[in-house]
Amino acid sequence: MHPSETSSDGSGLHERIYEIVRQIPEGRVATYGQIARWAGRCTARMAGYAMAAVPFSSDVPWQRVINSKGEVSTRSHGDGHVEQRDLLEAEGVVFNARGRVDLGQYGWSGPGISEQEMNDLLWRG
DNA sequence: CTTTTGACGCGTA
DNA sequence: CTACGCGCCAAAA
Repeated sequence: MHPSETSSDGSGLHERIYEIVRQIPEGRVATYGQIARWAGRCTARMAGYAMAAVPFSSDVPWQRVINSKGEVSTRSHGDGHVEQRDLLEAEGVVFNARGRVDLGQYGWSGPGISEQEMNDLLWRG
């Protein structure tokens, strides 16, 4: 464990959020607001801040978290958002001409629901 | 202890 | 569609 990432070993809000993000299936995305809601006592902004604090070598699929508009959020410093989109496309997530994702199609329904049921929901509308 | 720093969301005009 | 403001609060320095 790197000294820079020794904090938050289980009792922090960030860790809670990471636990949720870890459950997002490959090829799917979730919004900051959804993450916050599922994490409990957390706001969308908190989720965003938590994502900003994700260590480089982490098993948290941070790329699957986007904003409510279905677009990859541009951050203040760095060009990670470019990599984020690239990683998502590599997972099969399709962006439209405006660089947005159809949340109705790729949006994750949240923890506790199986892929099978998710698929069923998509088919039945 | 205090201060700084943010990957957001939503209502309103 | 764009622009603007405000609410919200943890974690690191």
